Amino acid sequence: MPELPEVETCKNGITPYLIHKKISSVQIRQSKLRWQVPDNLHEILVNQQILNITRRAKYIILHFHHGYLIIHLGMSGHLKIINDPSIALGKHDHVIFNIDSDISLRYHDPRKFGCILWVQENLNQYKLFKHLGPEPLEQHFNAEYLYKKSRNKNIAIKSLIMDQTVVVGIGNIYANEALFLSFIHPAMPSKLLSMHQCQNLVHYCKNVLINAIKQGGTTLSDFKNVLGKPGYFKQELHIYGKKNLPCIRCHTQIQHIKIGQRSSFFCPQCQTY
DNA sequence: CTGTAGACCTGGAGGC
DNA sequence: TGCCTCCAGGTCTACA
Repeated sequence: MPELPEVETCKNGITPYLIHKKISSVQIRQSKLRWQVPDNLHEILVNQQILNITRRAKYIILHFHHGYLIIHLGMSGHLKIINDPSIALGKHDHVIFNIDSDISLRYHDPRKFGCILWVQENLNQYKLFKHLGPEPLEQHFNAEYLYKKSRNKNIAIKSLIMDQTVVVGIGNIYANEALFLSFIHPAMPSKLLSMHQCQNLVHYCKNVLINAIKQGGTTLSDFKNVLGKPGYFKQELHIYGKKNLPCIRCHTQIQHIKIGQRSSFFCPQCQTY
């Protein structure tokens, strides 16, 4: 489920139930995620208060006075707030954070590509964070920046905007969508982008993410959705997954190719270079 | 440094 | 039903 909008929505969904609360216990049922979950997590977190909950790139960060709990959802992870302890644990509910007698947070991740890590150093210096690019919705991600970053780069523009050292949070679906809306071919060598195309692309990257966050936010305002599976937010997709369907703009058949081993969809009429 | 392929892991969909 | 193959929202690591 997780590109930036889903992670943001997830963070916003869990925050009201966790903020300022103390962890009463931690149960690790499966510690082999992308990296080993620290086996002393219970000792680290028991009786500790969650001071804040933030997001950086696709990481959710729980702030404690003595460090940070870093959660990444990988490809298939999600977080559930459970308000009824009698709800049976699922096969892939790997780590359980109990808040008090009736509220707990469950980390669920069938493919185990995510991670749960404990970090005590300055987050900006942390190995996984220090090379991250700017947040896409912040001012620092703008046309001039993208233009500069794309000079002398032969890699496909789609791969460039998915490169988390260039800009964070843009995953495969939204990269496809933003390029379609910008009339840019996903395989176009980055260095060929004009300033005008950079302006369009930055605009639509932000646009697509903002709209998705809005829709996710709507979904999550319903308590049931925080409890149940967040599912995939019904973003109106124009191009992703639409192989062989007509382009909504010109009715040309949408093509499907692999770029950097990732599924890429484009309209051969509208998106050129 | 740049760019690419492989690796991690499970489940669902579709073909036979 | 069952088995096989392919595919999936991410990103680190190894290698040319």
